[in-house]
Amino acid sequence: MLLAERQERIIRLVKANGFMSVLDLCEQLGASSATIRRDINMLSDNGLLLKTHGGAMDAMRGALMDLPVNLRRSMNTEEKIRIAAEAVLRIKEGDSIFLDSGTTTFEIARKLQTFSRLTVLTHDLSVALDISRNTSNNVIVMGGGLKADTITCSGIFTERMISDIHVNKAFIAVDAVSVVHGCMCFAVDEVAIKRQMMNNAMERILVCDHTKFENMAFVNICQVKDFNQIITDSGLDEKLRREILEVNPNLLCV
Amino acid sequence: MLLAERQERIIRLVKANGFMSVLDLCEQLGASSATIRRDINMLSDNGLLLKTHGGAMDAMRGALMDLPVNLRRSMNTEEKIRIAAEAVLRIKEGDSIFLDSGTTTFEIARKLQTFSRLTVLTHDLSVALDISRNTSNNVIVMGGGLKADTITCSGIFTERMISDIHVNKAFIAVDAVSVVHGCMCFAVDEVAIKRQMMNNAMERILVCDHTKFENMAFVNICQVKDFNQIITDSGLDEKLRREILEVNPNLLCV
DNA sequence: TCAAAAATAATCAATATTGAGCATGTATTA
DNA sequence: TAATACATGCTCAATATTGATTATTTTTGA
Repeated sequence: MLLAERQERIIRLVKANGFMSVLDLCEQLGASSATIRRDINMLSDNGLLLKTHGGAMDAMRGALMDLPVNLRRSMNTEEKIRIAAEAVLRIKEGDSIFLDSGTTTFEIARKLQTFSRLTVLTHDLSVALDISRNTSNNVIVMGGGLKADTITCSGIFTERMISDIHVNKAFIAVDAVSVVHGCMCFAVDEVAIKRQMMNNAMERILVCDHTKFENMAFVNICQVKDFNQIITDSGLDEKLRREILEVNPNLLCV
Repeated sequence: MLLAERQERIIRLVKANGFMSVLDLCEQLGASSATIRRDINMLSDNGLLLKTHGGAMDAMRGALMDLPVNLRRSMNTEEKIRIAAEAVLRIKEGDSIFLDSGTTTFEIARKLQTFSRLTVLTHDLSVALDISRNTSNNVIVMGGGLKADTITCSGIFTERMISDIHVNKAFIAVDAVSVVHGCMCFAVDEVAIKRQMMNNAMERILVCDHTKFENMAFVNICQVKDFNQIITDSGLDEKLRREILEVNPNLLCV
């Protein structure tokens, strides 16, 4: 078997199964473990898959979800907290705000204790409950079909409810930002919600850590220029920062 | 199994179930407790999940952890569980049901694990989260203004959303039942919700323990005869039981 | 409050994986 | 044909992972 053919089959197998151990690949492809390892190293160098101890895993899987610690840098919690701190500065007592679902917006929620007369609207139950429990702000849950994994509401009920509400500010989170392709997310049903929230807000603020930039996701939400403000952390590549500034000058790296 | 694969599956299991014990994870993944613990520690260090005594919990759900506990501290739990068991007998696979807020309806929620194709609509987030976490039934949150003490939604948004939905059965809880004055509750904004739910259900089932009878509350909801079925516990006074039977023969004491 | 039970952390030996160096085989080119 | 480059497989020392055992800590229930 040719090298190219073998490597292609490795990628296919890894993609199909999510994970493949070196031993399994040896068996499937009739090659020695040394060869398979060399292949995995090469493919990993080119970013076609992720090398793990004992085998390889689909690179996309890495991008899609929270994955194993070895391969992925941490969850960037500190960055998210810094971003949230900066975002909260834009809120003033009496505001009504949309708070999107996600870990960064959750950090924003946790910083609302200094306020008491906000009206916070969200479809993320974690966010809603945290604010309701720890602050005296008014919380409105945008109901709908409840997704078990993310504890968020979505679907036509959610969309319709959002469409009836107009707020000062919307804090939006996305899964990926590209200068060329704009903002994207993985969950299809989240797209309509994010768009609707942006539509019905006077000011639109994007909050996302630097790892989201130049990633890709499935579905397009909007253009980078559609936001009044973009808040990210300081881990952003200088070249990338300039490119983003060209399409949206309101970029803030904290 | 690869380390990366195992850790990814741990994250998934924890996210899907809210919580996973070390032992359950051992069983599911075929690894020793030492290994599972090591994995949990790694994932916890990176903020991908929350380590707890006995297992691991979804990081985002940390805030919601003691919700069910609060509720379970209530009174007459055994009676409520018996009432719930009887109520669940009226549910059949495929039904769409309104589940009112309250401790008795919460016990109903906990008994829905035997079903998988229900559509459960509720404005009580404890109920919604419990069903979503422990079953594969479809849960729809009827959103609106969130009340911190009861963790329920109410207000015009909730009422409007309910008015758009029609179901097979509605399980209603009340604070007081009087033969003369009918059913009552303390919270004014709950009245409209309960009425709306009853209006839009083909079958109306009242669930309440015996302590609610011949009590009084602030606001009237409906008449005793408006229910197709009343389920209560056996602690009901015999004289009272006869009086109620006169206005509504579909009384069941379990 | 205290003691029993359960869960955890630390340690260690057994096992598995890895990368590097080297030998072999094969295709390509001068 | 000989020289070369390249792919492959093998061995082995270094490293990483794992499960068992132990002591320690935490939780539970009287």
